[in-house]
Amino acid sequence: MAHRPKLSTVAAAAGVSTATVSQVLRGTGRISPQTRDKVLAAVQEVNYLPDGRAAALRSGENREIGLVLHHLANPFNAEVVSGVSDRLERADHLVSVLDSRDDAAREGRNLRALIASMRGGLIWVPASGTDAATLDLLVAQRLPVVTFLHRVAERFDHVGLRNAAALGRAVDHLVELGHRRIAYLGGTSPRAPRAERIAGYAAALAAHDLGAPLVLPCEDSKAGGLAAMLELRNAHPEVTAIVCNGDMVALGACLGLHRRGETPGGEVSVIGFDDVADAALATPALTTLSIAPYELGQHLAERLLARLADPAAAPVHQDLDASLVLRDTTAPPLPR
Amino acid sequence: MAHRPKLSTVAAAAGVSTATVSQVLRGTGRISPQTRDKVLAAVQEVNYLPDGRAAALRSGENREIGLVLHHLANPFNAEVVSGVSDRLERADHLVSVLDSRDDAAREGRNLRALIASMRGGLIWVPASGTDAATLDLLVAQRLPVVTFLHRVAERFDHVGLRNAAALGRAVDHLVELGHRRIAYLGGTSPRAPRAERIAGYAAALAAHDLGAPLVLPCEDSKAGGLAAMLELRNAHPEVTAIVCNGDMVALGACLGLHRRGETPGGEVSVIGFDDVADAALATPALTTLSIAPYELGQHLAERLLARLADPAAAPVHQDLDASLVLRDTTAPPLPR
DNA sequence: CGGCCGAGGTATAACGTTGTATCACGTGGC
DNA sequence: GCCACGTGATACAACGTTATACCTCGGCCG
Repeated sequence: MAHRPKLSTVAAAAGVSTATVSQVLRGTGRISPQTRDKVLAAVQEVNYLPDGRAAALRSGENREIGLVLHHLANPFNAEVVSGVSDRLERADHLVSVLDSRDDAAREGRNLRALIASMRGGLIWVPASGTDAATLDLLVAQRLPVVTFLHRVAERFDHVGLRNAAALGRAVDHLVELGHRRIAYLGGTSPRAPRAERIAGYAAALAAHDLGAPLVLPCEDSKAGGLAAMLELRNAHPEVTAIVCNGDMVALGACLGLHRRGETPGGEVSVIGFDDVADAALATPALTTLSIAPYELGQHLAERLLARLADPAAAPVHQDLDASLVLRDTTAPPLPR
Repeated sequence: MAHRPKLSTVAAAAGVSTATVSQVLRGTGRISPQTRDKVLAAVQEVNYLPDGRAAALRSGENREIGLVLHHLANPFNAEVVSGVSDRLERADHLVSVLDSRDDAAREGRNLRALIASMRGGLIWVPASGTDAATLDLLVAQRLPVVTFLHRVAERFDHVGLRNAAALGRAVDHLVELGHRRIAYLGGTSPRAPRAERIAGYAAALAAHDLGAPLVLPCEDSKAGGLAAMLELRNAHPEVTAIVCNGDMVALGACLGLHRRGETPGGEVSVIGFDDVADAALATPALTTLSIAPYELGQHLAERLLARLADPAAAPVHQDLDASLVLRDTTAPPLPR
């Protein structure tokens, strides 16, 4: 055999028509037990597996879900992916993951390719510079879409976070501990979530009458957090507490303190955002705004399933709370 | 418009036949500049995007590549994914990632779904218990496959590591520093790479006449490494150095030492495997067996592209070296 | 002026599957 | 002995593309 086995290969092997084979495989129609066995044996024999494209083309069904996010290397995202996959695989869908690396051009290519292969739906963490043409395309193709974190269009389902409120909680906690100079660390993207977090941070500062906000942008990674912390200690030694754009930045900031011979929760208190698995494991364990990534992934999956079940329903927009988890990187400022 | 725009929609809008639209889009055949412009305008107008399934079905072409690995949450894998994607996207392929979570059943489902959607090829890090039926299927479907790390069949292209030699280098280094009791930490899977590493470790011990190997299996994660290190310090306090099954385990082991008030490179020297980005960032920075994950990913992609270019060529098997990168978690044992 | 040729476009048959309509064939009732 | 009927299997048309063969028409050469 030189080629991929197809329906007709099986049909020939079993001595029946292709229609019969199809019925057996799909469990539809009326087939006698003996032909049924004959067909199944033939399927095994030639190692047949249906061509999903042809099947999908004919039947209009589609059980493939695309998951496009902006940074796979971040463990928070990896945990979200797990949640999404587990839930959707239970519903007999296949999830394939694409990483846009927060690059709008790459994201555009990915989305186009995804639509071209006609997925059944899309869970999407939009990158910073997503362009209107891509959005138009998604709308025109009538693809069920759930966006996460960054809302790009009213007509897509969306799950977001109450970023400003979360940051308020973080700042409040630091103020209660006695901190007066509190900086914000991390992020470079102009995306909405970061802006909301910074706004929440600034509003909380204002509420406590703590002066002007101090924002140090940096790459959302440990390396970025590390570098930013070193700079902060040099340029703004009066700062005794920071809130970070994500746990990776916060953990990196902690590394920066260690490298200077200082300790998180000592010279500088640190609060993260996300609650990745490493946050609880670090020494000292990281105080952070927790959003349970695995459960969140499952939640996103449920949203998409609901949309698939009723494509005509009105778009659902939802915002989740992040709760402050107190661990060991926050403490009263050192006396001086 | 109630439906997804298709070729005939565009054709109607442009006042030409579907064949002409197809030719314009594909750049084949002879078309006058004016009809060409007319068609392109119509494509924009209706937001048309071709149905890749139908196109692939008809043309037999396929530009989708599946990437199946066993643990996406490990940053090493995430970096490999980046390398693979970048290279394949440059060659105009779409890469979609599936995570088997080292579960043979899930892996089997993923692979079947992948074949069903008729990818153009597969890069695969096989899970522990991959079954023969799945292998038969892959072979019968004549899918170009490159396996990584764990070789499961002679007839697939394969890229592996010289695990035993690498472990030999690690043990040699520790012995030179003066260590006599060296343990192996991590891994639970019966997969070949781990067995080779343990064999290399045991052989090196024997070569230096250091007595029986001491292997502590644990989950390949920071949490696993942490727990294993705590156990090691209790049960085998005479051990002064460990080699780990991966950087996550090694970094977890370092956390375990910190938690006991001890330091890596002090009470216990630690060597990792992989050289993830965090290894260089940790304090102290992790000595590890490095395999440059991003470049490795690109290499895997090249292998697959070569296979796609010449499906008939004999299978290529290749093993790469891991080099020992000396950082701060290895030092002579403390005097006692 | 007829035939030839090339440029520009179209009709049509696939690709591998599924769903519907249809058909062959006993079997049982009257 | 004939018709109605249910059972089991098949023929055939679609799904949205692409590739090939074909058609038409004007211009140009012999």
